[in-house]
Amino acid sequence: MLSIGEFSKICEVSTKTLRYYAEIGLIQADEINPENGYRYYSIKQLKKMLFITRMKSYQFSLEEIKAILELEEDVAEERLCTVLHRKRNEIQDRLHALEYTINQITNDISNLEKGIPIMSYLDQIDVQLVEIEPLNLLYIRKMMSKDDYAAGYGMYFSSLYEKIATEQLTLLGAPMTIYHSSEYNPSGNDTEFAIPIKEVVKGTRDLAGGLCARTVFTGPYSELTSIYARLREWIEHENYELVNSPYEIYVTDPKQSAAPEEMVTEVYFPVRKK
Amino acid sequence: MLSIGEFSKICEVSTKTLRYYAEIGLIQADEINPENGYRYYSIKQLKKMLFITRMKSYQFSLEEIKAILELEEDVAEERLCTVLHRKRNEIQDRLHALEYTINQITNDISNLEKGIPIMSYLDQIDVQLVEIEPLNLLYIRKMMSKDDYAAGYGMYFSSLYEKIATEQLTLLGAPMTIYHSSEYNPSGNDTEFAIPIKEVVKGTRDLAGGLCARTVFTGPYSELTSIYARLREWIEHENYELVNSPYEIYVTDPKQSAAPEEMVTEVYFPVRKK
DNA sequence: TGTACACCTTCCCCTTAGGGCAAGGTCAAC
DNA sequence: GTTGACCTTGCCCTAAGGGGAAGGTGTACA
Repeated sequence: MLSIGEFSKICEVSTKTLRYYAEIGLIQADEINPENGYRYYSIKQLKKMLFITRMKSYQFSLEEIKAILELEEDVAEERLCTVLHRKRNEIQDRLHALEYTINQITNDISNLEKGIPIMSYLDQIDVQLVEIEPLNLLYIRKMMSKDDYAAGYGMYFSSLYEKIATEQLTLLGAPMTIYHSSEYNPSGNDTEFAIPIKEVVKGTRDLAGGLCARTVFTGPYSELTSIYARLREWIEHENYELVNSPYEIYVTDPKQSAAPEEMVTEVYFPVRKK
Repeated sequence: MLSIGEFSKICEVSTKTLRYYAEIGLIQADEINPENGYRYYSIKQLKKMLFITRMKSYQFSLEEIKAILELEEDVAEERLCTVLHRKRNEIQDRLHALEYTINQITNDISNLEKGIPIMSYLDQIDVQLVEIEPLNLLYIRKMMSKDDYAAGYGMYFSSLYEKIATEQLTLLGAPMTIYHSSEYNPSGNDTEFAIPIKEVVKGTRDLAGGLCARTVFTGPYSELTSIYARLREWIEHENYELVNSPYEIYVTDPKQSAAPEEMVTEVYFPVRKK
């Protein structure tokens, strides 16, 4: 039997951590002296402890690890395989996100070295007032959380295109997204995916035309936040007010996935003079 | 002037976050109604807020962002450039670490699919009892925290090799590390970097020979923890006890950086029968 | 003018994975 | 017997807010 200190040396884990793991029921000392509360670990627990640290290095939370450890023998291996696959995909996604961040930083650095202040692009965003014709839209409306967007865009537009194809409808324009949630809410936003078509059928609706403040933006979707901010700023400053939900038109087909820096998106805010 | 709700929509940041940022002094409302405490933001604060979210997406902590924002105008751009460079390197490191993790997971998955249990490699680690000759070591002894290791190994061995070269000493073996801290301590461990040479000069010492439990391991350094655990387990089980600090010999030159899976390391635990 | 409802305020507790420290009990070696 | 290393529990702290309560306020509509 090993004292907590000895066991902690062997595992290269602090005694604090061992006590914490006992507290949350991840791994218990093999034996506890009932008189003084001293914990004693057996060398057989080493393998379990090493497994825990390995899973931790794979970015599993302690709760997830606990769930894995509590599985019945016969399903454990299969389940482990599943969660490892899933975790690998998760890490892969994080990796791509980090790569993208690095590109953005590099871009900012090169701007700074050219003497261009980092946020100056905001002043360069051009806003126009345009008169829009009414449209007939085939649509799907959903609550979307921030995390759903990447997957959602593909899915919902696909199903709209499928309907257009199977029902032989006439496409009239690029796909668009309409944001109905007036307040930003990280847990979910009322979002409409739509494609303008000619025929009035079940699942279509009118989009009113009229005056809009518009910006045409070339760049990755992740920078659209600034465009929205700039448009709202412009509206405020020019003394207009929003009269309907803003929307985006994806001029560059997101399916044909050009480089993100070349994506063209139009952002519309239906407005009227105050 | 915009209410906190309006401003939060424009920035796509929750009101909770805005209040928190005010609390930590990152960005204050432009005006506060003294009667009811209502916050009012001006549209001019938008740029600052967008800058904050951009820095946050670059993984700066709010404290770091605050420090950047508090800089004097004339040094701000230069300083920003510096911290962006540093942050880019940090992210780069994290990226490499994640890539490595993905490789490890992939490896575990392929083992599992072959029906090899994930921790079974532990049982395969072979321990031998060997008799070691005393050595004469040129050494540097330092407290090393976990994070220092990567950088430290290169630095200290380099300076040892430099000394051997400039003083024309005779190399007798591969570089080694001796771990004097008996307890694992995440904040720092008493570590000795050493190279066996022939001459007894200033900066050398004896390493006692004698009985050792030894394991020869082929694979990345990150898996050495298991080797240490296995050795301690073996010692316990075979009824030996540790009589001196354990050490590692890097048989494959870490400088020649072979693939991590091919690195050969010998781990020694000086022991005697209990 | 009343009222309903959206919006605002502060306050308190909760999250992860432990670290730091204090007060007090225990073990083993000398 | 003493000393110093080791063990115990208990409390507070972290970063960046989220959730919700209790209570005050603003405004649109009947």
